[in-house]
Amino acid sequence: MLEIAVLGLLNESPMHGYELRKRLASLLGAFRAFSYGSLYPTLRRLQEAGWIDEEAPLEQTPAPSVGFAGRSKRGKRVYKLTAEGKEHFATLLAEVGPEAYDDEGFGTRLAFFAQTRSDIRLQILEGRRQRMTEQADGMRTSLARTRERMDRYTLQLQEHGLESADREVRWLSELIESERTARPPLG
Amino acid sequence: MLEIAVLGLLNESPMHGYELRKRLASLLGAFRAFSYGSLYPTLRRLQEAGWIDEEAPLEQTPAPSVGFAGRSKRGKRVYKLTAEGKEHFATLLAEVGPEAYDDEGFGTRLAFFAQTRSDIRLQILEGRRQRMTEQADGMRTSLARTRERMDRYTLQLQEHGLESADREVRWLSELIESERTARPPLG
DNA sequence: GTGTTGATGTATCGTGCTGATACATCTCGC
DNA sequence: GCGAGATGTATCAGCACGATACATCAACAC
Repeated sequence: MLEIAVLGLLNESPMHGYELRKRLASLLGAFRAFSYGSLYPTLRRLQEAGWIDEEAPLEQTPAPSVGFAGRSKRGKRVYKLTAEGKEHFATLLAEVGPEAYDDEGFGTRLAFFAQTRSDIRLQILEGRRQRMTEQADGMRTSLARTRERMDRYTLQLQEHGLESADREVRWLSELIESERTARPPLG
Repeated sequence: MLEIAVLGLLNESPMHGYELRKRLASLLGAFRAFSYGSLYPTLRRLQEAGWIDEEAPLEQTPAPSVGFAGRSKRGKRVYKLTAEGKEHFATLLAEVGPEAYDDEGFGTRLAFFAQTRSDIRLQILEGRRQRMTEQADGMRTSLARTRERMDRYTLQLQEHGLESADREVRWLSELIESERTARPPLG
């Protein structure tokens, strides 16, 4: 999952690890953070696979001035997508696995929806809604079965979880709806 | 975190792994699942530490009747808390670390609030609210700064995340409020 | 000038969790 | 008697986290 996120960000512009992590955190927001402990190994893996590449450190930029980011002093490693990387990223965006429906996977996929084909978008949104609906129903059932046996706090926890799931289902329905009206299915 | 959950459930009644996992899933609801890949190693770890113990398999229970769970046929491992385990669990419930404020840790702690001291309950609820407030504020700021640069989908993702965080803050505030009125702080 | 703080930046390690997989037994309906 | 599905224990590769370490750089203070 980090793979697609990293490729997606580098597809917009070259970056180094630190910046990548910051953009990742603000892009995915609540959905995920990703620590360096997974980011750096991923960068190495992607580099070995040939999807990304390190920009030359260009020994000394005697560039004088203020506010200009032409640097890359010692130790700075700037990564960019290779041609194969771009291709690979496009392939990843065009396929949908079950991992696109869990919290983390869905957040990542949604973050790159602008570059995703609209039929794939719809498929992901509907798959996610399906999953969240099942989750909500499961919680509703379990809640109905065990409501009287639960203490106040457990009940609160469950109800909050259920409401969150229901809210997400409604949100997804809106997204699906506007996705459909924007591109009616050739009917 | 699994540790406290397992101890808490076994504190209610002895159980085997499979049942433990099911109760775990329904107890924590959306907050967490826990797979066998972590459950069984945890059980072993807890057993080695002496917090839990295996009930004797008692070769054959010729117990006749219906609905009685006196079994334990071949291969069934029923675990129960030891005296040290009960003590350890009480200690765990009485202390609050930073891990009690993230999604998983908070869900687990809340699930055993009924057995937690009320001052500790309040501390956990307030710590969680603090964290969620910070998260929400961070998202609001980042949203305000980058709103125009974002595409429709990223914006949707961020706004949904923000609303969820705000909702949780409100929910926590209600819990804190009712916690305070139920047990006014000796004032 | 020099010291200190905080942001930037790369990197590793131990620990823990997931998802997949394997396998064995028990229960119930057909 | 037999297959299906729930019950039940267990392991493994891969991934991610949180802590930690360390180095550079800008800013501002004394």
